[in-house]
Amino acid sequence: MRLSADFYDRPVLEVAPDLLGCVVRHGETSGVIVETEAYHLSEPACHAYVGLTGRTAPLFGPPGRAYVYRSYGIHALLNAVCEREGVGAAVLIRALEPLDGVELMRRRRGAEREADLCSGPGKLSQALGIELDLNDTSLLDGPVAIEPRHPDWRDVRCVAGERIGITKAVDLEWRFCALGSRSVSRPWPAELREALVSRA
DNA sequence: CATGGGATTGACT
DNA sequence: GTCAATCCCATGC
Repeated sequence: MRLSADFYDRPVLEVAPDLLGCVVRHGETSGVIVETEAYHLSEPACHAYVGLTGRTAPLFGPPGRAYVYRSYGIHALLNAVCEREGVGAAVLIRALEPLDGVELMRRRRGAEREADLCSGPGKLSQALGIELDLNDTSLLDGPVAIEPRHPDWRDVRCVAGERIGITKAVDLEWRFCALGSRSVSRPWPAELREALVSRA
């Protein structure tokens, strides 16, 4: 079972935190989403800010599709397109807790520790075998699936903070992390850092 | 057609 | 903390 088109056809600031605890699946591998960021055409950090171009076309397409693009010439970053067709908005999936296919993830990543497999947007794409050929494919019936919240994550608590690695609109707190997860990418928001320290 | 800028990561000081 | 690797595409001449 997958999230429906209606789930994505909402304000991106609602979808981004709601995706925490949901499951991304590609082939034999899957993981629970523990970190997301929202992007909207109204702010300059969003690729859609420049308008409709060949690159940004998927962002302006119907909700429930994947926007995958290359970052820094090396990494593929996975986004879920949101809001109605014609509105450029998406949620960047930034980190997962590995669920299925952990051994395959280890081979693809060349890393041992589970916390190192999907703790970043480039890492999770590599671990799940997601590349640019999956850009503009459907999350509703395509090769990449996003499933509703995992039972173990029903009561996941959300910590908001500033987005990472951008130079524009840096003050917007549009990054959302699952409280208590060690698979969140660095730097950890202060509230999450305190929670993890006190637990140790 | 040349240039420049990244929604990053891992290695290194 | 610094830095380079390396691809795609938007922009401007």
